[in-house]
Amino acid sequence: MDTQHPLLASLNPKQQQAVGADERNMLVLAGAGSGKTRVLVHRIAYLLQHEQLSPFSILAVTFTNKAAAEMRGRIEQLIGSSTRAMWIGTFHGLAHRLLRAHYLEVGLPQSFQILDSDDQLRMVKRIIKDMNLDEKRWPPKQAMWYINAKKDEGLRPHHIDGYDLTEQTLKAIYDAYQVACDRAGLVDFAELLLRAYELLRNNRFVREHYQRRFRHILVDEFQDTNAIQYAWIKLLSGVGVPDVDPADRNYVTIVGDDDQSIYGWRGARVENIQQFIKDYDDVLTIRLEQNYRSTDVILRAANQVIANNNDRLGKELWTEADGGELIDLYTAFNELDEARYIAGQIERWHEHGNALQDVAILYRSNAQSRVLEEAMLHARIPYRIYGGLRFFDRQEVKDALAYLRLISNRDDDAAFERAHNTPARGIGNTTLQKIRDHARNEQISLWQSAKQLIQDKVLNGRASNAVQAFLDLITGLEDETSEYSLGRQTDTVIKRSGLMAMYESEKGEKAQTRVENLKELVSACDNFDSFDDHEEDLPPLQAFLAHAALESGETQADQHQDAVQMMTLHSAKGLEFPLVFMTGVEEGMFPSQQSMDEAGRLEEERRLAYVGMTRAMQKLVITYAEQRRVYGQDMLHRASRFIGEMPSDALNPIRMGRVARSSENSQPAMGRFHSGASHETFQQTGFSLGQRVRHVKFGEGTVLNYEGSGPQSRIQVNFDEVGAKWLVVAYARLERC
DNA sequence: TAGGTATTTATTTTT
DNA sequence: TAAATACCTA
Repeated sequence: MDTQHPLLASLNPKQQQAVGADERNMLVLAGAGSGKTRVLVHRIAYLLQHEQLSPFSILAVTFTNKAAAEMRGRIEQLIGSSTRAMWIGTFHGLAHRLLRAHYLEVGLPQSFQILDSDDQLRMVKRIIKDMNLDEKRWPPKQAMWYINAKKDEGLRPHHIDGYDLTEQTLKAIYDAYQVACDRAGLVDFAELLLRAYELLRNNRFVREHYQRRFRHILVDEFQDTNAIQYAWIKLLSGVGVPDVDPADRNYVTIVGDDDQSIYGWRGARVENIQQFIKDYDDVLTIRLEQNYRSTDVILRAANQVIANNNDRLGKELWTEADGGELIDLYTAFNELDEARYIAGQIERWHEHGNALQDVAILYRSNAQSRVLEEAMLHARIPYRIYGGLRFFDRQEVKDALAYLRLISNRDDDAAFERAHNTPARGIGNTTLQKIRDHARNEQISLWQSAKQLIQDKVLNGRASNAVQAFLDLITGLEDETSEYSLGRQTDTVIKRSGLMAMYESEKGEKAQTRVENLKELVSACDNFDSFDDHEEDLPPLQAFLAHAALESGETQADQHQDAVQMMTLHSAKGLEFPLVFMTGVEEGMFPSQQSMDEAGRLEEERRLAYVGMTRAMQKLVITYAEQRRVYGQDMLHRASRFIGEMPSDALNPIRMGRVARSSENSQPAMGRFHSGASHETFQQTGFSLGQRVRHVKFGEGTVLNYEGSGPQSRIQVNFDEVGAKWLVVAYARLERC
């Protein structure tokens, strides 16, 4: 290997090995912070420059649009020319592209639309109602989950033999749902993948075309692939396809980290990594273990935690930098104390001249963000929460898109359901139900059904007029705006449909943001360039609608402001921050209660802990609360087992909020939480502050604090053996010493 | 059909 | 606890 090649010179030996390898199948096990994207990007550049490959022969697949965009950008930067000829995108984006190009072969109308999860749920709900099934017994969410799970496994209704009633019914719902989608020209996310897979499997001509084209297929985050994605890659690479000459197979490079597999619950199969080694010839495995992100202390702790998992492919992160600050471990009284401590620490960090945007607060579940948010608000620390409602998921935006979808495809029943009476135009439930029933009987779309009912004079005069007016509105809008630019078209649609007027007439701050979002949608249309989306063959409106469904639109709150980043551990994957707070690290929270029943799930939680810890560059702070309000009930919590799995010499335990108080007005720990309770109430319990008590399990301790009154009152005791605990007086059976 | 009340339920998320 | 949803009434 020519290590003097300019593309290799800046890489470490393992990275060089991966980037400069001959054309072959490859597995790159890339640990957190080991320069994974760098390797991927350099590898592609190397193939182009050194192996003289045509950019047309490269297919690079990611999971998120963000990752795809980043890859594209970095390759362009590296090779100094356009990446237009390469297929770089998400699984869903690429599948979509295939379906658009081959809509005839897969039996879709040219104007097919993508159904997002919200639309899909509505659709499933509708089906269940139409089938006269009890929604209690057959929750739409679960039916949807079932459908998606089956599709992710590559199964159609006829593949399923429903032995018991449950499976039979779910299968029937799946079947009816699919019929409805097909009729309306609607494709859900899982369907994109499944249809694209079936296209390649059933159509030899199409498959061979792409097989000939993509000599190199590179897949990022391979541990997150599901069954259908794996099968899709296999087809494209010609592996396991009967009549493909082994010499005609394509090279596949997969990059992933089994230790960062945290999406098993949504169908991801880590096993695909091992399966890859079995299915593909002569796979070169390279481990990237040198970490360029975190301190040695953090890596040591993370390594030791993840070592508790079984069946790992094996990997240990190391760094050239040694030392680093110890990991602070703060034991809070409760979640309020935890939040206050974090706020205090962030204030100190900020006072030392550090940026707030370099700080991340991570939590296991979204519900935990509230208390943390309040503490930030209280301390006047600006923050930004990841993962709220995305732009294209907003109600008003979806309303507007429904009109655009109907203009583009009249048979889009989901759009019809949404638009027909928003704003109210006198098409009530009764009328709509007639339209639905007729549509179902005649196997036609709602639009066609509505037309027929008017023609056959089935509807009464008023209803008929209302429906006709709606049909005319859509047809008129299409005629009027067909020559308009996308922005002007959308602007006209929003105004003429009455949507804008409807939201403008509503009062309150909420309505105002809705109006603003509608305006924002118009400028999104103005700025939209289908060229950027590699959908240049599509009519602009179609391309935009696909864009809206596939690119949720970043949750962007003032990105320019210097703010603390708050997010779940899951959404932190792939990110890094100089200072990271990992919060709520308690048994029952993290690992979550639900994950403690099934064996495999606990290991996934541990990987989540590993992901969380390895986000930190300079300093990691782990916090947990001994008492926490969960679903309105106070729970006593123990420290997470993951804390016990860390090397104790990497931890700096902080108890009783001593550090927290350094930045607050130094109120004594005692009495901080009992402002509401009177002393008499407390005395009624028979205990007083500072008194020595004995507990059956925890042994002897000193009464520190109390809270509440009557049978609900709680008492905090600092036990000699096990530290401070909150106990419900009524149940604790404390004895005076 | 809006709005009020009772009831239920409670990870993690991208596309 | 609180949010979402279902159910019901004016």
